[in-house]
Order: sequence, then C-alpha cells, then structure tokens
Amino acid sequence: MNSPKRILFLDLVLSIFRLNGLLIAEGDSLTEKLGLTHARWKVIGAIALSHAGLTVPGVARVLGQSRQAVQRITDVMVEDGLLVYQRNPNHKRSVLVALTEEGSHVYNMLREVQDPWVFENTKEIPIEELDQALRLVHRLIKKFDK
Amino acid sequence: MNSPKRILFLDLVLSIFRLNGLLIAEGDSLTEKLGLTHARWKVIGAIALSHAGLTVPGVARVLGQSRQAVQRITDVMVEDGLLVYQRNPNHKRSVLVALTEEGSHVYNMLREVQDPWVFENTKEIPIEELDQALRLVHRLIKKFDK
DNA sequence: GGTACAATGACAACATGCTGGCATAGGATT
DNA sequence: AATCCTATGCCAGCATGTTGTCATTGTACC
Repeated sequence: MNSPKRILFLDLVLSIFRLNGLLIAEGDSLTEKLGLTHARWKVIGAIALSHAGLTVPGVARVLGQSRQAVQRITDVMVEDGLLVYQRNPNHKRSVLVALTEEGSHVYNMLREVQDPWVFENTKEIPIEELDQALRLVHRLIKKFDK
Repeated sequence: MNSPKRILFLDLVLSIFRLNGLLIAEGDSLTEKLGLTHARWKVIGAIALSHAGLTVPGVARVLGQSRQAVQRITDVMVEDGLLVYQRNPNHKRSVLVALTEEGSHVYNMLREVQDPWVFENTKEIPIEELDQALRLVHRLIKKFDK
C-alpha cells in the first residue's frame, strides 16, 4: 500500500493544509488595511453574494462552518457597524444578517484589493488547469461532506 | 474583472478552505480511537517521515506552521509519552524530537486506518487528475510561500 | 390543538493557530 | 576575543474554530 497514488493523495492532503494556511495569511495581509480578517471577509463575501437574505446559521451552512463560530464573528461585526440584524419575515427569532452601508463600502474596497490579487496569481495559469483542479476539489468536498 | 478566471479562482480558494475543514474533520474522526487529533498526527507524521532528526522549529518548518504552535503540541505529546526530547549533538539548547516506542506504535496504527481511508477515497480518481491537481496546489504554495 | 423533532440563540469549555516580547545560545564577521 | 545577527525556548494574549448543553421557537404529524 505504498502505491504512487497513496503518496500523491497524502501529499495533496498535506498540501491542502499548507495552502489553506498560506491563503489565510495572504487574505489577512491583503485586507489588513480594511480592518478585516479572513474570518470577516468570508462572512462579508457570503452575505454580499447571497441574493436571498441569510440568517446566521445560513451563513454557516454556506461556509461549511459551525453556526456558533459564525455567530461570534457576526456579533462583533454588528458592534463594529459592518452588519445589521434585520427582522426575518420567515422566523421570529432567527434574524437576517445584512450589510450596512459601511459594510457594503468595505466589500467594495475588498473587491478592489482582491481583484488585482486574483489577476496577479492566475495570469500564468491556464484556465483549464484551474478548472480541472477545482473539479477535483469539489469532488473531494462532495465525498467528505455528508 | 468578472472574468471566468476570477470566478474560478475565488471558487477554488473558498473550496480549499472548505476542503481543509472537511479533511481536518475526517482526520479527527479517523484517529479518534488512537487518541490523536489532526494537530498531533501532523506532528507524528512529520517526525516519522524525517530521516534526520528534527527539532521543534524543524517540525514547524516542515509543516509550515509557527514554532510556538508546534512546541505546544509536542510538549503535551511528551507528557503523554508519545514523544521524547533527545539531546541534540548539533545544538545545546534545541533538542531533537523523537517518537517513543508508544509513539511508533501509534504511528503504525495511524497507517492502518489511514491506508484504507486513502484507498477508499482515491479508487475512483484517475492518478493523472490527482497529479495535475497536486501540481497546481504546489504551484500556488510556491507562489505564496515567501 | 397537542406532541415530538428540528432549528436557533446563548453560553461555556477547549483545541489550534497566530503574533509579540524577552532572554539566551549559536554562528559569522571583524 | 568582541560584536552582531539569527535561532531557539518560553510566556502571554488573542483570533478562530470545534463540541456540548440548555432553553426556546418552528415545523410537521397525529
């Protein structure tokens, strides 16, 4: 069971761990001036991309995290004026999370630093490679996300 | 700047975050009975695979983490009898980290649960796809790891 | 309507990661 | 040898994630 496949897969797993850490560090340094952290722009991004309203557990489901982790982040972001909790017509207790004006502004600034970063880091990579890798990652996510 | 490439790349980044979380959960449940956690088997694996001796900061460099994070884990693992600190002929203060007999035993058991897991999750994936994805991930790591 | 199960909010404990600061050991340069 | 830079150990503070528990709300089913 020391097949090449085994080695490749374990290398892939460890590399995912490594890349995850590096991406977090990248994201943090990229958004430092905006007062954001990776936990925060993940939330802002999820909300900005959602057309329907999202509740806290809804954001958690989108991000694949526990609702408690998201709740803690959103609570602080509400205090900081980036988010507001809005009445949810569909649920008495479970409020909707929305961007404030300042939150939208921060999201726009996020895009302004993110776009050049994406461009810089993908300009030499053929789109086919990105697509293939993404498909494999999605396949693995589907396999593990039960 | 809403190119397909941008969308693909951002999806890839978010998917890496997601897969990272899922892999940690997988690893934790897989090694639960061994009394391991993902932080611990990463360390055990790094040490088991190193031919030369590793110091704590050495393990950290291999794993791409801070030496403080690794130090905390190894301290606990030494208490638990999985690791020992050994005199380092090359450095008075910076000891080497090695597996105890129990640590080696746990590593072997780790392999016994890990191998079937790897097999199960790769049997339907062509080796070429794994290889291509791994190459892209390595490429990104190299780009961000400065 | 009543009842049972699921979803949510709130709080706590804990694991894991990061950074920063400080003292000391090692190594390189002069 | 003296000096300077780097590596290391150790401690602390903090951000982020997990799980668990409990009370309450929503929902579905009888």
